[in-house]
Amino acid sequence: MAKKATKSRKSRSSSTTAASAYNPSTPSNEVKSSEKMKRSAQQSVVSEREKRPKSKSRPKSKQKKKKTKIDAKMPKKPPTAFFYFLEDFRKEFQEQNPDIKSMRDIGKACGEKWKLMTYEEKVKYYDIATEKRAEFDRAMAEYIRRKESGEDQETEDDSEFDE
DNA sequence: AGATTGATTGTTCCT
DNA sequence: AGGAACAATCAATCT
Repeated sequence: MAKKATKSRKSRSSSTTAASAYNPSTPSNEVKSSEKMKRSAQQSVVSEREKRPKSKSRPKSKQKKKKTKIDAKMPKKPPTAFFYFLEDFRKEFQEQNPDIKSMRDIGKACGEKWKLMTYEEKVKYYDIATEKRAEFDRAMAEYIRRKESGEDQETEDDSEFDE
Protein backbone atom coordinates (compact mmCIF):
# COMPACT_ATOMS: atom_id res chain seq x y z
CA MET A 1 0.00 0.00 0.00
CA ALA A 2 1.01 3.48 -0.13
CA LYS A 3 3.41 4.42 -2.74
CA LYS A 4 6.96 3.49 -2.29
CA ALA A 5 8.70 5.43 0.35
CA THR A 6 11.60 5.79 -1.95
CA LYS A 7 10.05 8.67 -3.70
CA SER A 8 13.50 9.81 -4.53
CA ARG A 9 14.24 13.38 -3.83
CA LYS A 10 12.06 16.30 -4.64
CA SER A 11 11.59 16.28 -0.99
CA ARG A 12 12.46 19.89 -0.81
CA SER A 13 9.26 20.97 -2.49
CA SER A 14 7.07 18.05 -1.62
CA SER A 15 8.97 16.90 1.35
CA THR A 16 5.77 17.28 3.24
CA THR A 17 4.33 14.52 1.16
CA ALA A 18 5.69 11.76 3.25
CA ALA A 19 5.14 13.61 6.43
CA SER A 20 1.62 14.59 5.61
CA ALA A 21 0.86 11.08 4.65
CA TYR A 22 0.74 9.96 8.19
CA ASN A 23 0.64 13.30 9.86
CA PRO A 24 -1.85 15.49 8.13
CA SER A 25 -1.49 18.11 10.75
CA THR A 26 1.38 19.75 9.05
CA PRO A 27 0.25 22.66 6.98
CA SER A 28 2.50 23.56 4.13
CA ASN A 29 2.34 27.28 3.75
CA GLU A 30 5.41 29.11 4.73
CA VAL A 31 7.45 26.59 2.94
CA LYS A 32 6.88 28.25 -0.37
CA SER A 33 8.14 31.51 0.93
CA SER A 34 11.52 30.22 1.79
CA GLU A 35 11.63 27.77 -0.98
CA LYS A 36 13.14 30.25 -3.33
CA MET A 37 15.67 31.37 -0.85
CA LYS A 38 16.59 27.92 0.20
CA ARG A 39 17.20 26.85 -3.32
CA SER A 40 19.51 29.71 -4.04
CA ALA A 41 21.37 29.26 -0.86
CA GLN A 42 21.76 25.61 -1.46
CA GLN A 43 23.26 25.95 -4.83
CA SER A 44 25.70 28.43 -3.53
CA VAL A 45 26.76 26.24 -0.74
CA VAL A 46 27.08 23.34 -3.01
CA SER A 47 29.87 24.97 -4.82
CA GLU A 48 31.68 25.58 -1.63
CA ARG A 49 30.94 22.28 -0.06
CA GLU A 50 31.50 20.33 -3.18
CA LYS A 51 35.02 21.49 -3.16
CA ARG A 52 36.34 17.98 -3.03
CA PRO A 53 39.91 17.92 -1.96
CA LYS A 54 41.16 15.82 -4.78
CA SER A 55 44.72 16.06 -3.73
CA LYS A 56 44.06 16.02 -0.06
CA SER A 57 42.37 12.72 0.30
CA ARG A 58 40.85 10.33 -2.13
CA PRO A 59 39.93 7.07 -0.54
CA LYS A 60 40.23 4.04 -2.65
CA SER A 61 36.97 2.93 -1.19
CA LYS A 62 33.76 4.68 -1.93
CA GLN A 63 33.20 5.97 1.50
CA LYS A 64 36.07 8.12 2.31
CA LYS A 65 37.15 8.73 5.80
CA LYS A 66 35.91 11.56 7.87
CA LYS A 67 39.12 13.38 8.39
CA THR A 68 37.43 15.21 11.23
CA LYS A 69 37.68 18.90 11.72
CA ILE A 70 37.63 20.51 8.35
CA ASP A 71 35.09 23.26 8.60
CA ALA A 72 33.20 23.33 11.80
CA LYS A 73 31.02 26.02 10.36
CA MET A 74 29.96 23.95 7.49
CA PRO A 75 26.81 22.01 8.24
CA LYS A 76 27.41 18.41 7.48
CA LYS A 77 24.87 16.25 5.81
CA PRO A 78 22.12 15.29 8.20
CA PRO A 79 21.76 11.63 9.03
CA THR A 80 19.29 9.76 6.93
CA ALA A 81 16.29 7.86 8.20
CA PHE A 82 18.35 4.75 8.23
CA PHE A 83 20.87 6.36 10.49
CA TYR A 84 18.22 7.33 12.96
CA PHE A 85 16.97 3.82 12.89
CA LEU A 86 20.49 2.69 13.49
CA GLU A 87 20.81 4.86 16.51
CA ASP A 88 17.76 3.32 18.03
CA PHE A 89 18.41 -0.16 16.83
CA ARG A 90 21.97 -0.08 18.04
CA LYS A 91 20.89 0.20 21.64
CA GLU A 92 18.66 -2.80 21.50
CA PHE A 93 21.05 -4.73 19.43
CA GLN A 94 23.85 -4.25 21.90
CA GLU A 95 21.60 -5.34 24.68
CA GLN A 96 20.65 -8.46 22.88
CA ASN A 97 24.12 -8.94 21.53
CA PRO A 98 26.58 -7.56 24.03
CA ASP A 99 29.23 -9.56 22.32
CA ILE A 100 28.95 -7.52 19.20
CA LYS A 101 30.19 -4.03 19.56
CA SER A 102 31.26 -3.12 16.11
CA MET A 103 28.96 -1.06 14.03
CA ARG A 104 29.86 -3.20 11.10
CA ASP A 105 28.02 -6.17 12.42
CA ILE A 106 25.21 -4.06 13.67
CA GLY A 107 24.97 -2.32 10.38
CA LYS A 108 24.43 -5.59 8.66
CA ALA A 109 21.74 -6.56 11.08
CA CYS A 110 20.14 -3.18 10.75
CA GLY A 111 20.17 -3.29 7.02
CA GLU A 112 18.54 -6.65 7.02
CA LYS A 113 15.84 -5.66 9.39
CA TRP A 114 15.42 -2.31 7.74
CA LYS A 115 14.33 -4.01 4.61
CA LEU A 116 11.93 -6.10 6.57
CA MET A 117 10.34 -3.07 8.08
CA THR A 118 7.17 -1.80 6.55
CA TYR A 119 6.53 1.61 5.20
CA GLU A 120 4.62 2.62 8.28
CA GLU A 121 7.53 1.77 10.46
CA LYS A 122 10.04 3.39 8.25
CA VAL A 123 7.98 6.47 7.63
CA LYS A 124 8.53 7.32 11.22
CA TYR A 125 12.22 7.65 10.68
CA TYR A 126 11.71 9.25 7.33
CA ASP A 127 9.83 12.00 9.06
CA ILE A 128 12.69 12.69 11.37
CA ALA A 129 15.10 12.75 8.51
CA THR A 130 12.82 15.05 6.57
CA GLU A 131 12.61 17.51 9.39
CA LYS A 132 16.29 17.29 9.94
CA ARG A 133 16.93 18.12 6.35
CA ALA A 134 14.69 21.12 6.59
CA GLU A 135 16.70 22.34 9.49
CA PHE A 136 19.84 21.47 7.68
CA ASP A 137 18.79 23.63 4.76
CA ARG A 138 18.17 26.49 7.09
CA ALA A 139 21.47 26.02 8.81
CA MET A 140 23.15 25.92 5.48
CA ALA A 141 21.51 29.12 4.38
CA GLU A 142 22.65 30.79 7.53
CA TYR A 143 26.07 29.37 7.09
CA ILE A 144 26.32 30.86 3.66
CA ARG A 145 24.93 34.11 4.84
CA ARG A 146 27.53 34.30 7.50
CA LYS A 147 30.23 33.33 5.14
CA GLU A 148 29.26 35.95 2.64
CA SER A 149 28.68 38.43 5.36
CA GLY A 150 32.15 38.19 6.70
CA GLU A 151 34.00 35.05 7.23
CA ASP A 152 36.92 36.96 8.57
CA GLN A 153 35.23 37.30 11.86
CA GLU A 154 35.88 33.83 13.09
CA THR A 155 35.73 34.17 16.79
CA GLU A 156 37.36 31.12 18.12
CA ASP A 157 38.27 32.29 21.53
CA ASP A 158 36.57 29.45 23.25
CA SER A 159 38.49 26.97 21.23
CA GLU A 160 41.98 27.97 21.89
CA PHE A 161 41.54 28.22 25.56
CA ASP A 162 42.20 24.73 26.62
CA GLU A 163 45.52 23.72 25.29
C1' DA B 1 48.94 7.46 20.01
C1' DG B 2 46.55 9.04 16.11
C1' DA B 3 44.51 8.22 11.80
C1' DT B 4 41.84 5.06 9.03
C1' DT B 5 38.95 1.44 7.77
C1' DG B 6 34.87 -1.14 7.58
C1' DA B 7 29.57 -1.75 7.02
C1' DT B 8 24.72 -0.29 6.60
C1' DT B 9 21.17 2.63 3.62
C1' DG B 10 19.49 7.26 2.50
C1' DT B 11 19.96 11.63 0.47
C1' DT B 12 22.07 14.78 -2.45
C1' DC B 13 24.49 16.66 -6.41
C1' DC B 14 26.67 16.55 -10.67
C1' DT B 15 27.43 14.73 -15.37
C1' DA C 1 18.87 8.58 -15.63
C1' DG C 2 22.52 7.03 -12.98
C1' DG C 3 26.58 7.08 -10.38
C1' DA C 4 29.70 8.98 -6.95
C1' DA C 5 30.18 10.44 -2.40
C1' DC C 6 29.21 11.38 2.13
C1' DA C 7 26.26 11.16 6.60
C1' DA C 8 27.14 8.38 12.19
C1' DT C 9 29.37 5.18 14.88
C1' DC C 10 32.80 2.42 17.23
C1' DA C 11 35.79 -1.41 17.39
C1' DA C 12 39.63 -3.02 15.19
C1' DT C 13 43.60 -2.23 12.41
C1' DC C 14 47.55 0.22 10.56
C1' DT C 15 51.52 3.26 10.67
